[in-house]
Amino acid sequence: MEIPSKFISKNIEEKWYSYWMENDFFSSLPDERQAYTIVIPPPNVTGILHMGHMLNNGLQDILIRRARMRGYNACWVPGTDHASIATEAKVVEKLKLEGIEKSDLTREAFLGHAWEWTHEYGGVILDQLKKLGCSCDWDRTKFTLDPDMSESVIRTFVDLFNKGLIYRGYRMVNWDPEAQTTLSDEEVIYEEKTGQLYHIAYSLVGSDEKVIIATTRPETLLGDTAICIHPKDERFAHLKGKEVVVPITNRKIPIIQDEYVDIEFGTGCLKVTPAHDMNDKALGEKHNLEVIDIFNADATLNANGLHYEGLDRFVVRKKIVTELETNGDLIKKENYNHKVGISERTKSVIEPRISEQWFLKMEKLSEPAIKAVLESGEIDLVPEKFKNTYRHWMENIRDWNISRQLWWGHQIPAYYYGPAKSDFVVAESPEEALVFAQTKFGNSDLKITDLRQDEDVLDTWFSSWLWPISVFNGIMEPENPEINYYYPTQDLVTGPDILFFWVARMIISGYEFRGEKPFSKVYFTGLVRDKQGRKMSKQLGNSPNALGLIDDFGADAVRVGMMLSSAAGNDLLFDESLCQQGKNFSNKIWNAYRLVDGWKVDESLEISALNLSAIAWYKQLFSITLATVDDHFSKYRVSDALMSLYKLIWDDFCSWFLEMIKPTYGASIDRETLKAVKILFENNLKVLHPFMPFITEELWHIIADRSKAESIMVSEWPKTLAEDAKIISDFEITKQIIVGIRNFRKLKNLSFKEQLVLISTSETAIPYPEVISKLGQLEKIKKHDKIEEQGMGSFRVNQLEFFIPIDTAIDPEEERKKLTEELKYAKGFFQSIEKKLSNERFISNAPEQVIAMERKKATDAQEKITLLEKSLNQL
RNA sequence: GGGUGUUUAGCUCAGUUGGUUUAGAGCGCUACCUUGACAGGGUAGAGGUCAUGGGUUCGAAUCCCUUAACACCCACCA
Repeated sequence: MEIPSKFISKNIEEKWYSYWMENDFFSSLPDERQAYTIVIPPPNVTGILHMGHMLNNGLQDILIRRARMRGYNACWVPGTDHASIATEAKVVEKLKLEGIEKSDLTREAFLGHAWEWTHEYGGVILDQLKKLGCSCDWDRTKFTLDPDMSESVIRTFVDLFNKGLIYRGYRMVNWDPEAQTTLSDEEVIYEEKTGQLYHIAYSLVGSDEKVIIATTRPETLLGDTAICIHPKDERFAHLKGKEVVVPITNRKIPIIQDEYVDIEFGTGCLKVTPAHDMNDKALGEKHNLEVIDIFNADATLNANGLHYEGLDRFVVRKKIVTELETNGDLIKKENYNHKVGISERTKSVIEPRISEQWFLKMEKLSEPAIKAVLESGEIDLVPEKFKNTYRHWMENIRDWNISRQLWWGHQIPAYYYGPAKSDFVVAESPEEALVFAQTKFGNSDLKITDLRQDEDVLDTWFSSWLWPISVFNGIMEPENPEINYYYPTQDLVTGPDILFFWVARMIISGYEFRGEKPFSKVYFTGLVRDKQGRKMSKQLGNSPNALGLIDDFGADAVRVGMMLSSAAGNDLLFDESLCQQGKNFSNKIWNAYRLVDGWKVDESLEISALNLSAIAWYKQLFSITLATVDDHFSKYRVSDALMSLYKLIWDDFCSWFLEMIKPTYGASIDRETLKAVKILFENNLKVLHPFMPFITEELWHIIADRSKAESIMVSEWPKTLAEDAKIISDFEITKQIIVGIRNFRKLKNLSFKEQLVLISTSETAIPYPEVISKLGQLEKIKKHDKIEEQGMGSFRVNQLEFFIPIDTAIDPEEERKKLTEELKYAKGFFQSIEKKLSNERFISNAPEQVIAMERKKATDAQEKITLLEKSLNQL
């Protein structure tokens, strides 16, 4: 068969992927083997594949394929996330293009559009993962809005509510007065603006004294309910417990103390407006202050705005400043730069506004999750540095706001009866709610239509925090065989940006609902950045088209490219040249096979000593590398693992091993060598398979006639051998002979191959210990008497004499310079060790091994010095 | 502003609890070699007072403190 000289991956990717699917290699069911399970971080259902996904899922595929080959029952559960905010925004945008406003639609009609959109684009990303070669168990594909997944979410909500952990509370939201909607933090842009800082006087009750505060938003004084000072601020110590009068309103408000106040800033006195400032609200809760909301939904003032009622906030600001000036309460104005939140969409200034939300109490729930990561070590975070971040967040955890004012998602299972927000029941279904409501409200005539379900949906993370449990239906049927077999899962691979949103909460839910951790290790990948270190983003347009890369370089090459420079937790500066390197590697492997494939066997040939030693050497080296790779994997140093294999195959296998046993042109190879080479080649393919699934599968089937069931992905993982250091060191000497000859004499007339032939013509042959480390460096190659006139020289190794050309013999002056340099260096080194060894404190404090090592270094150095001196004298 | 990190060769990064490292890899670069697997090849080489200044130690890239630059998370401020 003719094999093309370039490896083209396109042709084989689809072929092998469908072959794997047909043969069900990805599927997993519980059996007697040990399970190795990963649940995918579910991508947004309408998302498309980007670099982050490739890095993330590429890693997971490497882990899962490796586990599969090593005999585990490997199960990788795929799926997608409904992503409330993102998806709803996309659907709203799409409808807008069609001239439809969300506000014109009923909830049902809108959800109809959303599902339509989901069915059209949902799962596109999963198909893209297949292009990358991901070996997920596709039969298990889940979507967070699937009926069974939703059931789990609702049951969880009801359960937590019944445990008294869910409550209704107030929260500041970003309110866009123009669109009249709440905005997520992501939709708010902060702009630096020059505003004015107004100093306003409040009169102290029962005194002529004035208390001066500074504010950028004087209109909010209408909603003031306290003045706050720092407890240690001596300037204001006498104000403690007194009251002030708010200008214009003439309301009396208390003076409270809190360390939150920055003594240095402004006047050191802070006015507290709990209804219109995030921090003030927190203060208000702490000190039980009244909340006075002064705005309407469109940011005009309401009845609390007194004579300003109905006017816009910015108009009021001006008028109020004038009024204060008139009254003499405005002490001074100064320019002040600060950041103002602007709505991304309408560009209007956002207004912090209080709204009623659902909350989950987190403090108790998070206790086992803190222990698992920080104390017992049940769960490892890789790299460890994220433990600090985790601790910081967990120990200051706030209650989780789980409601969202959206339609796309799991609707909150609270059912109201009557107008009062406090009259509700929580139930898993409307039917159940009816029964509860009939009891609670003592009215057996209630009908389902009398109940109104809460309009809000649950935070997306409130479904994904159950993911490792719910994909195995562990909430609804806690004792089913699947959950018992697959849970807890092993590794989780995700980005550090969702450590809190997702990872921490999964750990919490794992302990709460299963009494057990959800996974043993969390591997955090870095962010993918471009060459200039910028975050990949749509706005910058610097994100390469992921699928385009696969088309250009091949899936294997892209996987290798991504892995080559992605140490755990560190950001990855992505450059297409990395993919080119991956492609080159594919091609190198391909051409190595072409070489082996072209060899003809001569049955009469016996295996040579050189080949025997080369084979023994590569077996050893492979085994050692395999152990190194295992070690790297155990520490999740995936890029190091790949680099070890890259070097093993490129440098050791191709550049040394194959060159060494390669027959000269036209000659043939013995059968035994060829057989050994093929086995070694196959072992290379196996260990590479997790990284490069397609090319390895292709060659696996070309190298030998194999049936459909004999995929490399289910082949037996190579074993390590007992270590034999001598084989390696002997061979290193052989290599040194070759390198020595080449460096020492520039062998113009001998090719690499011919040099090898030269050496291998000897029967006893390689390796030749002792001699050699010195050969390359120190011993001169002597001109041979008899053939000097032919320009040849020779050197002896053991009993053998090698002849080589000497036409480019080394210039003695050059050599003298070089040796002198080396001698100087060696002497310096020797002195430094001597100094160390004569240091008493070193001798008494350093471990024995270290001292022994240093002694050995000293004797080695001494020996070297002697040799160098001798050589110099001989010159 | 608070927190957490980062700073090592031209570039991207290792350096595993201070001691076989007078600092390593890959890519790039330079020189030479290669025209029967691969020019996307081979061999060799050059390149770093380990950000800064101090300290601890027999010994520091590694531990402590100072300063500077950058990154991320949190709060975004009267």
